[in-house]
Amino acid sequence: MRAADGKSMIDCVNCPLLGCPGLRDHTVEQLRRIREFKEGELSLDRGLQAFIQGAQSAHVYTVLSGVLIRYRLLDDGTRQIINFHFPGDLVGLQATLSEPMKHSVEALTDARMCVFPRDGFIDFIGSNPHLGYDVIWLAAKEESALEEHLVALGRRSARERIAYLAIFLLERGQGTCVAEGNRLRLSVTQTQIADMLGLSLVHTNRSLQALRRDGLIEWTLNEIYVPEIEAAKEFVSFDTALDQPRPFL
Amino acid sequence: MRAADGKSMIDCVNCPLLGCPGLRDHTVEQLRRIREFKEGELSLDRGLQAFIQGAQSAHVYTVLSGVLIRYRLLDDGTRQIINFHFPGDLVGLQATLSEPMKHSVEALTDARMCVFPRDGFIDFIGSNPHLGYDVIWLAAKEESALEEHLVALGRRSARERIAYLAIFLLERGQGTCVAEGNRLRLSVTQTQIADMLGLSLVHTNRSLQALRRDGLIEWTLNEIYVPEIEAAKEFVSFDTALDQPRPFL
DNA sequence: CGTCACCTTGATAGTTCTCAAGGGTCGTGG
DNA sequence: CCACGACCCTTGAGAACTATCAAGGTGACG
Repeated sequence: MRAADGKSMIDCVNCPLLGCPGLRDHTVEQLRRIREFKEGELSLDRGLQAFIQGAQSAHVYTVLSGVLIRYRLLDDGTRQIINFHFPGDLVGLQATLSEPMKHSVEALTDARMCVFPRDGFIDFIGSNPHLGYDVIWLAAKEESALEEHLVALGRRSARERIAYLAIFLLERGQGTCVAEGNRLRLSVTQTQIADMLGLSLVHTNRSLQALRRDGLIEWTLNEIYVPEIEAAKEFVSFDTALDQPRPFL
Repeated sequence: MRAADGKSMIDCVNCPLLGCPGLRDHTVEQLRRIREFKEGELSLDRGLQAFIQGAQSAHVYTVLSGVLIRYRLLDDGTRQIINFHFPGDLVGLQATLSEPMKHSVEALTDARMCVFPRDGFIDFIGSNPHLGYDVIWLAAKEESALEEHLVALGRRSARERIAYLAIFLLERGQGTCVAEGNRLRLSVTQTQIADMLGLSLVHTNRSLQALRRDGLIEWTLNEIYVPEIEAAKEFVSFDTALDQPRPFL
């Protein structure tokens, strides 16, 4: 089996995400079923798009490696970043077959995705109710993340939002073996932070400096570093409900 | 069969939501399966809660009639309303079995819910993959609504947010036979609007007055009225992607 | 060396929040 | 019947936060 770019395709039974502490392992039997369902792989260079707003797609993806953002472009030229996607996340379930995508998905780092046929879903979950339940669980988790973002945008100040986002990303990175300790090497521009949190670029910049001065968050172009996670969580009253391992396809 | 309050329970085959234009009908066979899965009914007086933040629940609900809000209470005493629920919506799927709820759900009007056992889900979708897919579809739709709210909070001014919410509620009401024409009789306080949109009560009040002056939205305690929907949609650049009928349980 | 993408700073304007106070309606109990 | 509390809406004034406009700085790269 070969992926689109010619590299050999990873067999789900040897999925590199197995064993990652934030992700829940499958039985070998389930892995075989996922392998049957998997159609191929897609590798994206940083900056490229997996979905384009307005288009339709016959596929659903899963993140095998890398980090991506999902965003909506508005009429007035601004954009709202909706969420970040880490390994194991299911991307693109938001639309039904006949509906055009309402957002774009872009790779923040070089990324690799597993490709599944959108219209095979019903059969897939029919023959694997446990995996079907996992998909529901993932959708619920994604929704839950959006809830947190809503709370951040609705009830928190600029500095709190930024600190919240830093912790959120760090924790997602930790759970998916992308971050080490308090440090997440990930290239996020201040413009992207602003577009995610509903802030202007200038104010984002000043808030970042304030957070750095206070020793709470050090967020540079290439790295997010939180010196004392507990203090930072306290600052944003981050709900530290210990997440259960996520299922993934 | 009797519901918890002694009234006779509605048979899914005669579900009053069948035929509602925004909802997709099921085959009789599917209705029978839903009936088997349905555990009972719950009726809630206005102001009562279906879920309480921090508690666990063995049930998942579906809205049979009425309107509810889902919200999160924060440490500092404020709250963020996450979404409104209309007939046909699936409520409470956000948590897995073992996780406590991260939000409360409260009836905005007298409401009636169908009750399903949370731990019967896997079997249910296993024997009814189409219905399982419907559940995924509903979860994706809910997520899609949260995305819209995020865009509103992130990128729009106070007045635009309020107008957006009015249109959102009106459209949901229209699709579920709760609204007639441009008018939705629903009791929403200004405090609730503020808690949904991340605004202060005072500013919400002033923005409402401005919208009324401009003839865009007339939103009183008991009714939302949008004189000219197209003009209002224009004002908020409301994405009027025609929704497909929603599946429901 | 010029361009591009990103970050930084200053000054000013605008939006939104907070505090404070008052008014309307409704149901309840004296 | 009236007083009272509860809940909701309204208005004014000042403060705080955030946006906008404008300009300059850095580093990578062809």
